[in-house]
Amino acid sequence: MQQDHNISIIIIDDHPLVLQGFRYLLKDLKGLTVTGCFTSAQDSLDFLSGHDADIVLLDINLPDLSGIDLCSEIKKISPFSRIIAISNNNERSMITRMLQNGASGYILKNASTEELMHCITDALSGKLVLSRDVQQVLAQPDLRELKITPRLTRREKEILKLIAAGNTTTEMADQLFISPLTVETHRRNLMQKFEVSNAPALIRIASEHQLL
Amino acid sequence: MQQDHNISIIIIDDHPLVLQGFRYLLKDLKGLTVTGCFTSAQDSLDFLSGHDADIVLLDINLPDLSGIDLCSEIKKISPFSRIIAISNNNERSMITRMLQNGASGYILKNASTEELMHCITDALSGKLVLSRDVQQVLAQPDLRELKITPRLTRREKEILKLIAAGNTTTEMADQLFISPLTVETHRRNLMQKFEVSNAPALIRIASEHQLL
DNA sequence: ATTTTTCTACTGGTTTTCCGGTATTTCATG
DNA sequence: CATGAAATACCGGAAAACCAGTAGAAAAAT
Repeated sequence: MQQDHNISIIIIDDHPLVLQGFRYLLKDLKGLTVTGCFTSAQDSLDFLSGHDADIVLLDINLPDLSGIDLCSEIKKISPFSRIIAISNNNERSMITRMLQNGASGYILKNASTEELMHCITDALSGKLVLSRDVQQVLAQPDLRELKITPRLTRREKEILKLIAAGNTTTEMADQLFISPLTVETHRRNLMQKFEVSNAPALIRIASEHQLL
Repeated sequence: MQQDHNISIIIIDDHPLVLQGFRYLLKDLKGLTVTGCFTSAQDSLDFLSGHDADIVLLDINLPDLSGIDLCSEIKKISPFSRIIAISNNNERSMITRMLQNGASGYILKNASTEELMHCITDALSGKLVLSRDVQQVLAQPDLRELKITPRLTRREKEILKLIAAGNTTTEMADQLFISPLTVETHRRNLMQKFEVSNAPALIRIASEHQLL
């Protein structure tokens, strides 16, 4: 499929400028068509549920959905798309999480145009593509980020934020229309997942993992 | 000078993509020429010491020099240039400082292309241009910057970190060789200073203020 | 259709935090 | 030396969190 002469690309980025930049760069490449440009996660998902794309260029800092979540959503809808993450964020955790969630590449926005083009053509041939800076980040192991972020359920994320906002168990129960006992269970599970023994430590580690 | 039919623009941005995007957008505008594109502050200053530019589109997140400093440098070398700041940063302090340092406009990167074009043409006619989002930020007094970080004593900072690390009152007391009752007092004072009613909220706000 | 995960809810008890005061000692600075 | 800020410490009681376990219903995934 990817070996055909008409390769489709979609671009997702909430910055119109970057969108334009990509379009401009790609328009002269033979056998390659930009079939969609989107400035929000939802728009792109709507499109992909009706069409296919060979390559998805994905800015991970979208307003409506985190790049990580969007990545796995896209893979669900359109599993053969190759996703290349485009980001300013060169944190190891972000990079690895994107790759874990199905991305085929990760390049920083300040990569040179040549590098970008190179990555796109490489991705078409099935390689895992990483821009130079990203490779450097991955090369040297980061001590801090060996601790992986546990996977949280929707409800747990919700409770986590409410705890961080200073709510008590009963307050949360009232807001969510569930029993206080249930809220306590969720909190307990959260603390277990993060291997901490009280709420302050929970909030601390959650904020380190940028889950608030 | 600005009223001539040949208006020169230079663009400074360390993201080649954005650079391309601007070029693409501007190339069809009559009477307007992009005379330079630079990915570092130094390059642009070198250029401007030999040439003039009517408009400078300036990304304020450059690797080698802060946008604020570069802005005043440019104004020294080329005082009649109109500088439009292009940024992801919508913090009030950043915006006002750029304007104080001689910028004629400030737009966010996620502005629509139409908005961008509008701003550029407006700037040519001498207006102060601000993108919609920026206007909103300036319109309403900043919430974050009203709540100043309370001044903490040495001991309070110490206790704060120990709480964040998951210690209970008695554990902290043991480590610091003081009475648990004293620890409780410190915690109480911390919560009072930050105007929160429990420890999780305390840790949350402390981490926002980067005190951990 | 069946397994797994998530959300829900409970019992019963222990520990810790939170609240409202008050009060003494220490130490630096005017 | 006086004044104020910081650190120390206390009481009593109410509220909330924490622990260990169980378990059914709903939703999602296979």
